[in-house]
Amino acid sequence: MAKGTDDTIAVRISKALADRIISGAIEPGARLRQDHVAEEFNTSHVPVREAFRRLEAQGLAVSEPRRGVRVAAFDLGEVKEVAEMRAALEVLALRHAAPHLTSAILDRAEEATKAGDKSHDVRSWEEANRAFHRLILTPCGMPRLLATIDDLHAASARFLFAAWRSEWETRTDQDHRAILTALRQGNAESAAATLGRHVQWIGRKPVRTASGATREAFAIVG
Amino acid sequence: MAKGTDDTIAVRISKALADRIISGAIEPGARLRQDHVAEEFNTSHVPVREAFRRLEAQGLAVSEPRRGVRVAAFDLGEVKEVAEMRAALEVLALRHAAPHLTSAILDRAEEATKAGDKSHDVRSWEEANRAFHRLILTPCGMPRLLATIDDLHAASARFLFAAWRSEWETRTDQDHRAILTALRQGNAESAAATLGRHVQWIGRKPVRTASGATREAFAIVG
DNA sequence: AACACAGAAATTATCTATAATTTTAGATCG
DNA sequence: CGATCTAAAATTATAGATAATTTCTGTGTT
Repeated sequence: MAKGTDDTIAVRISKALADRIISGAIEPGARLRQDHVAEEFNTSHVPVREAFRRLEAQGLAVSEPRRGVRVAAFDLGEVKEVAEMRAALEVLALRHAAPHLTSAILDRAEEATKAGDKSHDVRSWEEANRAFHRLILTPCGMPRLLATIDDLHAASARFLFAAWRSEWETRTDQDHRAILTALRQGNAESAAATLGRHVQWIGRKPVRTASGATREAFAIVG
Repeated sequence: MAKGTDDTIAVRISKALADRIISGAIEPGARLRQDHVAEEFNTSHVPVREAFRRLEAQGLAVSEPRRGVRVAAFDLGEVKEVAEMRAALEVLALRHAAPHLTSAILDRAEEATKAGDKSHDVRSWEEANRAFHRLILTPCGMPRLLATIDDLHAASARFLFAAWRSEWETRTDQDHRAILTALRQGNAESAAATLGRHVQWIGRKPVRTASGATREAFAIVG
């Protein structure tokens, strides 16, 4: 991950915090105190406040005037919401990207799929998965659409890590392969349809809570 | 428009600037200088910088590190992009909203349509149009989706005002009526299909530029 | 006239200080 | 014992000052 040494401090802080929120290092609902963050990053709180605004825009944090900002909470409803938005927007992006996809790009997407299938932990699986989606969608050349999709992927990753914090079993991604096959055959509509279904598939898994009880965890696995 | 007197200064400034950008009072590409804005609003530049971050998130401004922020430029490509995103997302929202639509809501949406048909200027037409869309979509109960759609509507309004700054001829919105009829009959799919087409209709109109030449202006009219 | 350059002016980004508000904790009262 | 009030502590929001960078402008050079 590029450290972006020429970025402004506010950007660096927002990236670092986004990483923690996504990985689950900071709990949903936890308060983010500007002075504490400022001290940790050896800055004043001014850039910290700007970083907070960025996180807010990404939907990773929520702020109430005069009452500070906290890590955004989420529930099954929001997981579903993000899944549906991704389905709608990624399908749109793929339709526009399809005419510009070269076999070189599709080969790289296949590499990403293989890397995902080989992953033994959530983190590397997520990275490979995101690479796959980004590869086949970027050629749509619609920057606003891609930026929105990126934010949704960040949310997806958060849900994923929350549910599958540690355990992960390797699995072969048939959907990705079906999408690639359709694209290679020039059948964009079929690829788009599969993609739309793919990102709406919500995995469920029982997890043990801190109190010892088991509840069900949900996440987008695509 | 609620002035939000309990808002933080940054929010007030971002709303005021958003208004100007959308209405075209500030030109695309124009620089926003933090000290000037701060002076105008009688504040320091700290809240101004936060306001800039908000505008950036909405896609109304773009910023380059150390080089300031400018009003986002746009072209036909972006108009199309926003139209397609709106189509995809509003269709999604309507599908979820449909089961929760009451005849009271639909009546209010019809009022909004009538108000739009009677409008003699772009500004009031846009307001009525936005009210219509908001009324039939809000019951979907998906906050993230609605927030994204709101930002897209802001962009749409900007395109619209840029093209139809002064002249506006009243027109009867058949699409809105067809959508309402379908919804009243419980035919959500048909309503969604019409809505999807509706927001992708891009109006074209010749406008005279400052130099006297005529170019074509484009905007989403739905 | 076009170009490059140096210095000045303007502007952004950050820091330190202060004011306003909220949260916390302890004490008091029913 | 719980609820409510109050004062202290913590925290957010804004202001004012400073450092760093960019942009502008005029001048000299080819």
